[in-house]
Amino acid sequence: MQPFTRSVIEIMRGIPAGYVMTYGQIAAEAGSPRGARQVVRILHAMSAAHHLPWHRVVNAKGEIALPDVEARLNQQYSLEAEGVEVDAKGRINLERYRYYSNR
DNA sequence: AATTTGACGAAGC
DNA sequence: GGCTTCGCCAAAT
Repeated sequence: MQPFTRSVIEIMRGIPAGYVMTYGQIAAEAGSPRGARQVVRILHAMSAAHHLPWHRVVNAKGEIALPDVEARLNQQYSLEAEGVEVDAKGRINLERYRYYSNR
């Protein structure tokens, strides 16, 4: 496994309930500032196998990025169950819920 | 080896 | 705020 991939997994595991991180943020902290899309790929490949809280990952605008409507709702409910407010359009207040793993 | 593919992101209109 | 264009990069084809 590549160091980048391992870092991404560790960072994701470190996101506490009630917070979210963005793809770009995770990629940057994992050492690849422009590797947001790789984070997506890793999620697809590893989320189940590593018990990753993929629902705590949103895009840079703070919205649920899933293309599939039903999957979006699942993610939304998961987040709300942890205390994250999600509006009808699947948007989240990043100012309030973004998690910074290094500060 | 070359090309395509994304649950992305920043910038410009 | 919505839409387009361009840059990104590893994995799959």
